[in-house]
Amino acid sequence: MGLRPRPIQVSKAYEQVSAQLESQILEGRLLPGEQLPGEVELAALFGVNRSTVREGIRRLESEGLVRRASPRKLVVSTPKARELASRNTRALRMLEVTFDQLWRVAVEIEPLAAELAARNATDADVAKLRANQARMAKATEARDDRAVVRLDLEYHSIISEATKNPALALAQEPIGILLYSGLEALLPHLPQAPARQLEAHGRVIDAVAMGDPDVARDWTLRHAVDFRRGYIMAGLPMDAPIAPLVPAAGAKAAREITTPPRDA
Amino acid sequence: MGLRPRPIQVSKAYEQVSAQLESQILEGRLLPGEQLPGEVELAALFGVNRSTVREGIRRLESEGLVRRASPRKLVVSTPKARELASRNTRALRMLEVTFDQLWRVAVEIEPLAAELAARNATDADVAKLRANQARMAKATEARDDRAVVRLDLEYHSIISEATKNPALALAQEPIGILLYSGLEALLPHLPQAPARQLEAHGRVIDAVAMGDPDVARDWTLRHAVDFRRGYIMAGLPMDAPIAPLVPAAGAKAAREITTPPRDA
DNA sequence: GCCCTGAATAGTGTCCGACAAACCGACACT
DNA sequence: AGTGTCGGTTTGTCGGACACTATTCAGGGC
Repeated sequence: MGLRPRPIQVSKAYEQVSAQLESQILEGRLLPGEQLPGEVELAALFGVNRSTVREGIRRLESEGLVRRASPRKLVVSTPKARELASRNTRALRMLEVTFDQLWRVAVEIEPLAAELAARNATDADVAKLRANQARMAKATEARDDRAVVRLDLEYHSIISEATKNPALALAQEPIGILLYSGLEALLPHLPQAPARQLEAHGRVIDAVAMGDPDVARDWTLRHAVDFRRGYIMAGLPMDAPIAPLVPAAGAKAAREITTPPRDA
Repeated sequence: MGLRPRPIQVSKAYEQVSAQLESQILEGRLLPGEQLPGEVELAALFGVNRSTVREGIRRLESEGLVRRASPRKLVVSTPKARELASRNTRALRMLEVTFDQLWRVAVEIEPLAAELAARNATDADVAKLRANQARMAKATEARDDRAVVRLDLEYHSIISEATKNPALALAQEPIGILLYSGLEALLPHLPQAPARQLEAHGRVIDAVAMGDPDVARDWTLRHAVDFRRGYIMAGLPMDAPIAPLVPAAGAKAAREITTPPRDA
């Protein structure tokens, strides 16, 4: 029959608290930086118990809409890029995204990021890139794979920031992080990869420093294509989740919560 | 002196609760769908009070790592794309992203989305697109601007879903939502816009239906360029925040919390 | 007069105990 | 089988309590 029942939803008090505060923020009645009343006062204002207010606050905190400026100052805040990126990264991991899926997006968006970085980077950004490059050179020489991966992620993050484009950063960071984490699996198979990477980064950095969007874009594209080729050559699977939820087989089947509590 | 004190962080109990549960989930010891113990049991396991557990759970809920399958069943869950998108959209709004910033990303990523949709769309996706197109035609004829905007957003969302690429969807949706919300400001100035949009959508949909990635990409690119041109012609500002936090001037200066509480 | 220090204050983090409402499963009834 | 009833269980919310610490402020030292 044509009956299409919308699931009825009881709204808990703590949801209403966070929803109301959220809408006040979104409507600009509470501006970033502004301090909120204490928990007791909020509880009084909303006419609910302090515990309830606290539960509501937890949600807003976790969404980055409010944060503690100091242990006793709760202020409205704009979500921080870093935290957004890490949440999105986590989500993509859980969605079991594949190398191929990530790469297809990265191959379009990373060159764009490089281009915009070349247009908008500040001297400070360039300095950060050069510093990263120097450390990368050392890590490459020392064959320190862990460091190479870490510095590569940092490199992408600096580029991202240098674009001065939050929309791009938001789109790119999670993808970059996840994709180039796959580098770790790659390096043992391709000893020459870090050297190639070092050169590509160097070219992009120079282009960014000189404000040449085309070169920055071009070398980033090459780098991305090269990365994919390496991945294939190493015989790694393109269609398997990059970071499987169930860490292959053999892992200890301890599935319950084993946690020793606080004072461990 | 070279002393660089990292800010020491006291970890509150509720943070530890959510952090531990989160890591259990990320490590795959708790799999999506799996049910968590009740609050009292969790409290006992962690050795903390139930209130504390509840605060921890609120954070996980808000991050989409757990959800209530029914009012009494708390299950592990993978973050839902829709919720991620809306959170990211909100973040971009608060970061006061401009039309130009959004557009530069959209002009690269939307064509990619169309291409991937053409490669991967199912019959069901195509059917949804056609249904959307039909309603869009009606709304255009009726000059119902609100409906046009709503259906345009829906169109982009369907395309996004049709790519079968969560990484792309995550990157694209917030940008699309915010950018094409700007359509609302545009329409009054450009009466012919919906008709042009209708054609572009139609071409893309046909290409998706026929599995022609190049045509899909091409028409989406045109559509994006056209959109920007319209925005310029309408004299709208490219470098102003798309959705300002402070809604221009003149808005009521009621900045405190006015909220009548629960039983309003 | 200004800065430092210590007491007073206020606010958060955590716990305890309690209770109504609802949900869920089991059981009885038709 | 389907429906009604019932009771145990769990959540949502409340009130109160207490330790700890940021913050404030007043008073004393320079």
